[in-house]
Amino acid sequence: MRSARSLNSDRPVVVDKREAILRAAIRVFAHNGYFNSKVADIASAAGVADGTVYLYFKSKEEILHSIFDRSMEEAIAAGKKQLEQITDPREKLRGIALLHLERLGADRDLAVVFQVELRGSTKFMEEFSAAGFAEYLNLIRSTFEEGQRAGVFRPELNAKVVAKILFGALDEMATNWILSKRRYKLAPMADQVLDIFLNGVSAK
Amino acid sequence: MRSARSLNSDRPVVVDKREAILRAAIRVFAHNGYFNSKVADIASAAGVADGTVYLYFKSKEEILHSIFDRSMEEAIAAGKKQLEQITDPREKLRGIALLHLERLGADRDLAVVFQVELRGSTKFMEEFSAAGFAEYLNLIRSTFEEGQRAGVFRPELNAKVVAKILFGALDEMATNWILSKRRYKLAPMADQVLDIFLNGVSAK
DNA sequence: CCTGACTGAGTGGCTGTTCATTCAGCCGAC
DNA sequence: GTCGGCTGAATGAACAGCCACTCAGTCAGG
Repeated sequence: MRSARSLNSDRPVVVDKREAILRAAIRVFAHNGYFNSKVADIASAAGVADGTVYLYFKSKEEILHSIFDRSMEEAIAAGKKQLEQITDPREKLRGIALLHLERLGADRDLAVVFQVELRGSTKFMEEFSAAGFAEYLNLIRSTFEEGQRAGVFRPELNAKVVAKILFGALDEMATNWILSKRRYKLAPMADQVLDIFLNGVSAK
Repeated sequence: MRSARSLNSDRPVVVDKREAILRAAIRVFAHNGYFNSKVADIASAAGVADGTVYLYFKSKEEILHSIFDRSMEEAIAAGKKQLEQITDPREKLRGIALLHLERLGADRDLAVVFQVELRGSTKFMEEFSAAGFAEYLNLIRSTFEEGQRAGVFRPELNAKVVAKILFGALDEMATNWILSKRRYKLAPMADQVLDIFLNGVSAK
């Protein structure tokens, strides 16, 4: 029942099923790894037939792409929106870091896909990196540069390198959290990272 | 010729050919990704027949394991050895960082395998992480703790977290270097990272 | 001759993708 | 109101290509 209307759109638009497949794929990829996951596994986890997957996605690879695109878009939008509310560059960076770890910490399966599966091939890395990661790094970098202009951060530092350092540190927190058997909250790590980081890059 | 001894091991151990296969595998994995690499590709890159690969390795997966084990062992040994020559904990960390980036910077293919291919599945990550990465992180951590006891580093910091931050930052330098189209020297980045890092964690 | 390292064509299992078929719901004709 | 034709989403069995791994045979060195 209730499979949303065909309103007037040209598309099938049963959003339910596309969503179900994406969610199932995140779960399956997270548990078995992208290359070890069968399309049939995703289909059955989503409660649809094998063939149905191909009504919504061109290929297995496109599913992975879609997961990345959607999540990254959301994350960057949320990040930018949050930045508008803050003026102090130091607090901006803290906000970015917190959001970063909160998002990953909120969905372990998605985090696994991001931290582990998406890294699994240079080909993916290059494609994805071009698109999303670069934009994210730029967000950090330009925030830092803003702080440099404001005299808050050491002016002689290379902003590009600084951005990579912060990103790398956060990324490692996330990866470690995924692999760790111990269960702890990921988001609070942001403060520890920023303590050291800000201490290292602040002027004076 | 010179196919070194069989020492006393149970294995065939003709080091020449084993080496050739390992080197070829690094090259092939780096270019195509582990899952897209065919054993036949590795064999032909090594100049041996498909079947020969199985005289030296139980499976394709074991090849990847061997690459990791050998490289990690070497790296940790080199690291420990170097540490003996230094006393200042700050310089010890600088030495570790430099060695880290020098090693990866010296062999791009190996770096790709380490930064990209080895991350490609949680299963691998968990196995490998348990073995090598953990030991490496511990090396950083205990060096840092040494510095804390010596009063060089802020005593209130959690050494485990600090180790992850440094490792994460270096790791990101390496990953970025691999994906970047621009060709630059990797090792010098160590100094930039350490500048900020030491500044952030030093006492007073 | 033997030994055993080496070969490479063949095989078996697997899995991404296709497509002939089903069937639920819609709608115009009566 | 209801019948029958129509549509297209959904299905899942079958296909086709791929590739890790095996093994019967080759051959060089002793």
